[in-house]
Amino acid sequence: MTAIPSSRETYRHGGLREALIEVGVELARTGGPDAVVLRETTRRTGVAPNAAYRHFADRQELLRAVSDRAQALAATRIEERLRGLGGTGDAGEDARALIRAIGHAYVDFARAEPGLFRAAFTVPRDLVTAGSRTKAGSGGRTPFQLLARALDALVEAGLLPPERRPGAEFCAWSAVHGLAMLVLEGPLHALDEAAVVAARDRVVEAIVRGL
Amino acid sequence: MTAIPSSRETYRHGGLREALIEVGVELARTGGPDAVVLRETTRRTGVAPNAAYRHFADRQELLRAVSDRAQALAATRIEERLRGLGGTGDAGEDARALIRAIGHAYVDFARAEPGLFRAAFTVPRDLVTAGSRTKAGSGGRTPFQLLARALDALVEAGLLPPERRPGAEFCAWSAVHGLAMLVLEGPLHALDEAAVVAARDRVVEAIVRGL
DNA sequence: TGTACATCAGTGAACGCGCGTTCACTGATGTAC
DNA sequence: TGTACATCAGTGAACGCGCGTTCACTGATGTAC
Repeated sequence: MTAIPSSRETYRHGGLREALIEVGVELARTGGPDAVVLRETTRRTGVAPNAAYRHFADRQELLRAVSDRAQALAATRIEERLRGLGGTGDAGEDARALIRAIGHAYVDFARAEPGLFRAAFTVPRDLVTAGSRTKAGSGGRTPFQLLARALDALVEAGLLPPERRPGAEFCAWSAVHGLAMLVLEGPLHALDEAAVVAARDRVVEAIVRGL
Repeated sequence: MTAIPSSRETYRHGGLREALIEVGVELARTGGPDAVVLRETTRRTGVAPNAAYRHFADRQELLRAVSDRAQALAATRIEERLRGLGGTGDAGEDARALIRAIGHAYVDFARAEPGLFRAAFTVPRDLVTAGSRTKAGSGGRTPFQLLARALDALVEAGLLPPERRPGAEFCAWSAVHGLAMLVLEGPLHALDEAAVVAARDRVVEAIVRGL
């Protein structure tokens, strides 16, 4: 994991903050944000419970760091999907395909990693409008920024009137987020794979059309 | 509250199950589903902690009953909004107004009663497709059924092709639910009143248009 | 280059807390004779 | 109508648990002389 500098294994860990976040992410992966329990995180890191207080003011701060990381993972997942997109030459169709890909990737991430998804997007946060290094994927953008750029492309292609651009993120985001939440921990819990994919495509299409 | 039949106040309570649910709802109102804690519920009901086990198998079962009640309260709130709707004579416009009213009421309920909203729609449940007496509002319908009927009206008015009717609930529901969740416990937490209303109207409009 | 020392990331033990659930019980109620 | 009795909704005490956080500490590291 990290370099062990001396005889005592855990002493002067060197990267304890990072290690705690990584373990926290694994806990969140399995059990969502509630599973990011300070004692369990330190236990799995092989460190005394109070050692965490050298790096985080309290449990909330650790949880926020884990949430940031989870957002970054979501961003990376979306970026990967975007990389598979070939241009058609038609700017309008390309912009629409961009939106669709993001929406699909978002819902798919929620299904594939329900715990991380909830850690990422279910912890009360500051507005995500501003970019943040800690929430960005390997491409350097947060999920919110990826969506924003896609909407910009829609405007440039002439498919979204500029005056309707402001606030469009909240609208598009809401649609896919709602489906994800209803399926993950809501009344659509029992929907099967095919039904979720159908609903996903439907929601994304409605947004592309309805914006 | 309920009739007290004898000298010992809590003995043979007579309506303990109902009383526990009511207290549970109040706890949920303040702190969401996590606040529906068995010991606190019995404490506030003035009864020993284990008394709850005469009426519920475990905490989960109590929580589900509270969630049902919260759904019923949401339904009632939506029904109230619907009652204020006057017909315009134009079946299409009426159907659209119906959808809009439900969407607005849903988001407004989330804002006005965040704890109850989360208790209602955040606890993993069976599919809500089938009606349920315990989840119905005073008008006898669940939130899901109210939405379903509005979509039926849209079909009857010729604004939604019958072949696109199946699954439309999930689509419409996702949009408003997502906004509510992002605002209540997600990254849109800091959005102010006006911005939320704007996003709400925008999302509802996109759905009406995009379906 | 060698030594004294300040720093501060870790330790170990303890705190008070509230939780869900189980146990053997008690005594008011409603029923059968 | 009066009495014996079964029922079962409540009690009281206890269980084991894991949590977040605070305390005084220790000892490896890096720095100043």
